[in-house]
Amino acid sequence: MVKLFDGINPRNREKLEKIFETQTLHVKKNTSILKSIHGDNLIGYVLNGYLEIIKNDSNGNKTIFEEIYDEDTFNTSLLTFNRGEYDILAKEDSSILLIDYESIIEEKEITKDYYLQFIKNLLEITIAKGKEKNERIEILTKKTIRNRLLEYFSIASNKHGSKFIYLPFNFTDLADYLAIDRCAMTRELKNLKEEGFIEIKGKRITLLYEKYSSSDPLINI
Amino acid sequence: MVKLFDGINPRNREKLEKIFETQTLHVKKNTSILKSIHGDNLIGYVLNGYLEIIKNDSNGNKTIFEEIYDEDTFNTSLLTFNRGEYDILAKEDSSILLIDYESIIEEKEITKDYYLQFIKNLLEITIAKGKEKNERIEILTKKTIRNRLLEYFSIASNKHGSKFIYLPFNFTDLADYLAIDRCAMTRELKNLKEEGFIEIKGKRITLLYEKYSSSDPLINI
DNA sequence: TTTTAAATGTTGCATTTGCAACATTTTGCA
DNA sequence: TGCAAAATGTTGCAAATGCAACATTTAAAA
Repeated sequence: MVKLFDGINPRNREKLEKIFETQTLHVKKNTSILKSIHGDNLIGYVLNGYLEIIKNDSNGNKTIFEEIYDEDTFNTSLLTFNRGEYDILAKEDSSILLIDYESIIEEKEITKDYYLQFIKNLLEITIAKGKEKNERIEILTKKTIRNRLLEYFSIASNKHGSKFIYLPFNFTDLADYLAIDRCAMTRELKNLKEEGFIEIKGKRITLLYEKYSSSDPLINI
Repeated sequence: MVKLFDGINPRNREKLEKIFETQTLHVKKNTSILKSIHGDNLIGYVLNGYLEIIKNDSNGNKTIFEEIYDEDTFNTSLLTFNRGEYDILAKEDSSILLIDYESIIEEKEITKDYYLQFIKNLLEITIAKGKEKNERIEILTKKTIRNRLLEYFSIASNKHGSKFIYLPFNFTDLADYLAIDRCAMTRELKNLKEEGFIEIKGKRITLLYEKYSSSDPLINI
């Protein structure tokens, strides 16, 4: 995926960081960065570390909204912070560059190509995030646990063109991502195993069926 | 919401349309525009009319992915077209300007301010769409019909700062949007009415409770 | 290493929900 | 205006699923 400063040399990157309103945060593992954030419309760029944007609703359900690794970008305006249910947690010691979004957009002076490049990068990243969101919506509109799992497998499998899927998180978090009860998910995974649809070894899932929906031939690697 | 050509005068808009690879489509009500689209990475701009991006999955469930009105913008790359489940339907006679996305991004020559403005507009629009997707994800991660409805009401109510909600679509489509069975939804709406939570008159829903989640005081208008 | 916490596995059960199969009402169109 | 189609309302029932309450395994931290 495109990175925020792709195609911009260090000197120009420095210039941009001076033009924009920025702030650099250093946070310890397992702490929230919310209290250090001022303003609700910030672009965050993870210099190093690993963040999770999670949501705890009033029913006690946790959902992982985004996972943000090294050099990845997030946008706090996408969250409805005022609802008080979101949190951004550092899962490792992390450094984060925060840029005020308005100061990016309202800049009129410079028509330098590196500024244009920056805006284009931000656009590319935002589109890519939109695709991920669409994928999750595709999954969540499925009504049964089985169909959510199969849709998830299908998308993951198509991405890498392989019948092997390596889960990017543990099963507890997978259940959160699919918005289903973890125990019920385990039950259904067992069914899928027993019916010969899948094989599970740790975080590697092997798809044993040829295709899931009508249109998706699985490539056999 | 920002429009694609906001802040760009007609002369410069024309210049842009010449620089980019564009195509103008005219489609009749209730026809698909997919067959007229060539390329899978297009920015669509509705000159006039009204479109719906829908998805029919293999289980026969329909989902409305996006509603695109006059002067609104959509991005075909956000859809996984190869899965053959998506369609873009004109719900009215419509005219659509299609712009090849690559031809937008790869343009290097012009550093004109109207080009920058265009990219910024596209960024703003993409971010706004991302917010809408997040809202839907928030709703779809709720596990019960009741909680999905209440979350939907809460978001709609907060948007306008009012306890009155005017549904932007009919109840059948609302059920699709919430990814629940229409009959079950009707049943639950009846329950909510009988328990005194809401009042329904046509497409206007009145919230009779003060707040839904812990953090959201409803403004009383 | 030991201890503590987190993740995973399992199962019974009450509840919710999707589904089917209708009746009724509203809307759009010829 | 009248007719067909779409939208809405209703209900019984089987199936799916969330939940609680555990045991067991694995991972992290002290």
